[in-house]
Amino acid sequence: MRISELSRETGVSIASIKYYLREGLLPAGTALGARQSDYGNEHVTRLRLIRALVDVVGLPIAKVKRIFELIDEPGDDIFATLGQAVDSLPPYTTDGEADAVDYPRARAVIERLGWTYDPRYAGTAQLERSIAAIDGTGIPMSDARLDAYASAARQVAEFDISRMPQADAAPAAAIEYAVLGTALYEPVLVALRRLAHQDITARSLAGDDES
Amino acid sequence: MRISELSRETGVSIASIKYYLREGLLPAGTALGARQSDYGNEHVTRLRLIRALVDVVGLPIAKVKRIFELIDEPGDDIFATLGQAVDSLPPYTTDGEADAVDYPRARAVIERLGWTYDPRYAGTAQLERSIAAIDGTGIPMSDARLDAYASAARQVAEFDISRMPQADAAPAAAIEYAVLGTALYEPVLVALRRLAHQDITARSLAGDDES
DNA sequence: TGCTTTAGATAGTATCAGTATCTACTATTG
DNA sequence: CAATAGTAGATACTGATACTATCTAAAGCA
Repeated sequence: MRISELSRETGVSIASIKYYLREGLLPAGTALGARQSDYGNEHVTRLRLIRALVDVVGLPIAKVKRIFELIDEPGDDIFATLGQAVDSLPPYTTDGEADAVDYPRARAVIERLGWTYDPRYAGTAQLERSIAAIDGTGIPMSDARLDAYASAARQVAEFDISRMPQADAAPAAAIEYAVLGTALYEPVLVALRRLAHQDITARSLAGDDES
Repeated sequence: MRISELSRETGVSIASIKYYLREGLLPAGTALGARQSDYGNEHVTRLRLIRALVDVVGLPIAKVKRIFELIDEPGDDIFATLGQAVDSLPPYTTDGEADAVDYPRARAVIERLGWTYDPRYAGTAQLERSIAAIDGTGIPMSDARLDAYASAARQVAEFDISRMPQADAAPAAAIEYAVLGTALYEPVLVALRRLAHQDITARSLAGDDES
């Protein structure tokens, strides 16, 4: 497939495709000569993935590149690779240093839940940051709320893991599922929460009318 | 409080505070003279809110401004105001026109759940967009998954609504809770999902070791 | 043969979110 | 009371990001 077809197929402009090639987000096609390359179905998929991560998840190009690098060359340690991938997802914590950091708000929640508290998990810093950001804004963040959210989050996570490709049988597929699933399913979950708000509110208004 | 104190209190630079004042995100302080203004606690709260929405939720300044406008001057129709606020949250759908649009993937889900399908809800377009973005990327999006996510989302939403200030008694507080709660609690929910992934995976690895 | 397309390089643009500087003061401090 | 620091408001500048546009030299196709 030529670059013009790839562009038509995906709706991404040729200029943007060239930009993604330059930035290393999209692998080069197989060269057919000095002035032509052949692009395959994997380029179509990859481009759709780029658009999904950029437009829907809202990731900057550099983070998208990092994620593809982790997918294309995962280390031996799937667990560590996934951790690094989650680190590429917002909200960015950008610490980098500091070995002995502690995340008190996150720790309190995690320990109350009986989950594994580990300050090295990217998610731990993200939870801390999310809770800390709410402090001082006048928006309440009670333990009861955290428990309710955690229980729902765990249900979703149980489902996610149950559908994950076997890590020992297909490590590349498992990494890809874990990394992309973490990022791409999030907007679905939050959209459903917003719709549930609407539905519940609409029902209660309808109930008021009837009574 | 002078601007330098406000800056020290919140950790936001004076230059940035002035920028927010210019952009209308932060109301002006009460003028004490031509060269001095007095800022109060509401400015501290507002600044923390701006940083939370910008840094953690990832909203652009213009959307933050829109949200404050809705909070500060909500219309009579709380339901409509909330809808407009949700429209200011990513993923942005940017249609604007088109009366008779239909969102087939979202509709299928919502009708299967027995929720109220309404293409005018911002969340409907957001759900459509989120699901559509996953199509063609090789990441699976089954009905079973959508059902699992919806059930979890509904649990969270039920909790949210149960803690919402009474709309008829305190409409301003209800709007603020709904708008900010929708935005600010989302990062908490997704962070908890990521941590649950880690915890479940860590447990299963530990289980493998023992066996 | 002439029009279109392409790879690869380089330069330009639009937007965003601040920063920096300047003026003309006012407030505080030694 | 003089020097220093701080301030409001205006304007200009900056750096990052994500493209877009243009150009060159060569194929491809009709």
